[in-house]
Amino acid sequence: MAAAAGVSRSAVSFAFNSPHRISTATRDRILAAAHEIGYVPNTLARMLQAGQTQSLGVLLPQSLAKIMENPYYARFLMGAGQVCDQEGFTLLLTPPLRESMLKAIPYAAVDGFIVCGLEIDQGEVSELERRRVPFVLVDSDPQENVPSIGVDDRGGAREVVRHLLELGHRRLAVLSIDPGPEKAVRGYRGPLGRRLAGIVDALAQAGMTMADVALAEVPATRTDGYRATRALLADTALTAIVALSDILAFGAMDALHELGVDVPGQVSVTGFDDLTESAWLRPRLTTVRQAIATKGRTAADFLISAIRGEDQHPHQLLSTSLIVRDSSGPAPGH
Amino acid sequence: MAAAAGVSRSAVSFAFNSPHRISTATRDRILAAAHEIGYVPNTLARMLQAGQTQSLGVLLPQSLAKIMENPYYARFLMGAGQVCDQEGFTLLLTPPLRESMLKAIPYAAVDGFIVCGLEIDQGEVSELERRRVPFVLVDSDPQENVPSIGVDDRGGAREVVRHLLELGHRRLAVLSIDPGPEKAVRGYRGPLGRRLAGIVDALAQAGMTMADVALAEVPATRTDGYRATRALLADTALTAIVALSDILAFGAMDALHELGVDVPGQVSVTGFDDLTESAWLRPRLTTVRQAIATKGRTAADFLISAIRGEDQHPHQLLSTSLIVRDSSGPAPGH
DNA sequence: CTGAAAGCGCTTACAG
DNA sequence: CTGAAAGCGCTTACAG
Repeated sequence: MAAAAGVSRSAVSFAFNSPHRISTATRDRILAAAHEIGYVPNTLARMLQAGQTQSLGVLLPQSLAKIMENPYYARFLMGAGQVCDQEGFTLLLTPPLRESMLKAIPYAAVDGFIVCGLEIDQGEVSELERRRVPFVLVDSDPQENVPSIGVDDRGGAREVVRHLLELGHRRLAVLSIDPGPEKAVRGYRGPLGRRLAGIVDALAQAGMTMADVALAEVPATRTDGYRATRALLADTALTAIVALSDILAFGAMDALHELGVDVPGQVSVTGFDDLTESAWLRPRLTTVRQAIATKGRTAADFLISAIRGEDQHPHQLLSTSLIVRDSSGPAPGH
Repeated sequence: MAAAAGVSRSAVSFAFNSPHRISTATRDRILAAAHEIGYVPNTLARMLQAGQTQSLGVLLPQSLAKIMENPYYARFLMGAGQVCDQEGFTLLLTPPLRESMLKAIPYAAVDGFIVCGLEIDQGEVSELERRRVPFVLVDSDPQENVPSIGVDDRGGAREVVRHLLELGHRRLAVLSIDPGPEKAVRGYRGPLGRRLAGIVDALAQAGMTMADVALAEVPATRTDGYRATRALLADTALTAIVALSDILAFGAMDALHELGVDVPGQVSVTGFDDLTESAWLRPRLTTVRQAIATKGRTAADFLISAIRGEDQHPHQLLSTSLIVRDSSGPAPGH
């Protein structure tokens, strides 16, 4: 390129980056020549030289296909995206490579990582530390000296179960997410573990234990919620379903609707998350609100500050709150 | 690093990339030293050297926040993501930079671009060509010699309106998407233009024109669909609402439900897209299905083939089909 | 199996 | 205002 315009490489660079350090005439000549031969500065080379990419990585615990199917992530990415929009960052979605989040890290050219849903640390944290790239864990079990953002899952679950107990429900079913094979080895972890702990808390106050409630563990899709609910109703005379995510609650409502069971007259249903759709559902869903978009925003904010070298509070716990709508009511005969 | 291990730079590189070209002992020594001093090969430098990033860019027409709020894009990205998962690519979401898709291009270090919803080409195409980076336009008005993927919007719109006309509906309202200020200058373009053209086709066959139907143009959110429908019902005695997107149809149903209007007894409602949620809605939504995920998959497939230098068919038009469900029925008294 | 050298393309002090 | 040089970190023929 420099040759084509008959100038030095620096002149070319100045033409593109520092117009003031070069005469207008030369600049025009260079730009014209560039246009002529179709020259354009290489993005990667610029990034390498600048030592920054203007891009935030989102390290995801599942395949892109699964993530994009999940309204929870849509909302989380909306929040993170808001900050990126503002600050001129792009967002690199990085799913596991050959089942491993760790293996995906070296292929992401980004200025920082938002690490989503890391339940068992297989070295991801130390790999990130080794790279000296800023990062923040979202919804993981907090670790000493590792920046993280989470929500009060336990408190939320406690509150919603208490709400049902106060309404007189005693025959409860918990529609839970299948923790996968790891559970056997390590027990419940992450948000699921905390939510279950919250349920146990609430039950204890009523002199109950998990043995007193029905438990179904299924993958986290609407159809799974639907199927599990049908199975549950066939087995048990229950008066309330505590779904550990709104999506599962949607599926439960589908099943109840189809079977002609009145909600909340015969059976109450509660969710967890408060997705946008939950308020559109009929009956409108009683659920635990977590500020998903805020979580995304907070994560991106933290990261961008860290990238700029500003110090930030390393741990954040966002609150949850019970949103009582129309899908929960007094237990029949209460 | 090389110094720390007491070997040459190449030895280090071999240790990481070509284990077989180096003795196991040396390799172990190097890896140990690397671990010791926390060395890890720089991602950008590797990419620059390799001339590839293993990443696909998605050039988006709106802010990340708006994109992630839109179930249409969630589904599209799911499809594209599926292919990326399979091929080990990451996905870089690239929203406009300072309102411009063109300006965003130089900051995306990717092997190829999926260009979404480019309605008026402001030089994006020639910039992409200049960079000699593979790309494919999605849902744009097709251009000569530019790879593109689209769906038969016109045919779909024609079919759904014909469906309503056959059911005896004559008092129609079209719930359309606001084309923004560009419309005045250039007329309707892209998917919206094609859908409107399809409506005109169908009306013509019944001896009608756009002047015979009510038209509301609103932003593409559920709430906008809701509000517009309330306004429409206040003004007009209509028997059918043709929404140009499912999301708008959802909003219309919300309004109808709230006003106690029976669907489809008093008013029929149709959508466009066939989002997953449309089949869950009550009454289930009659709509035009476009294979959104397939579109995403096709785009990513095309791109990855192009990156690998395989030739591909440069234009693809996916079909649409009318899905008749429960939200459309005979016009009252027909 | 190893090391010196060139090169992936760029940017930015530095001296003229 | 311009040009030769060093450097951002890596990888890969090539000769030993």
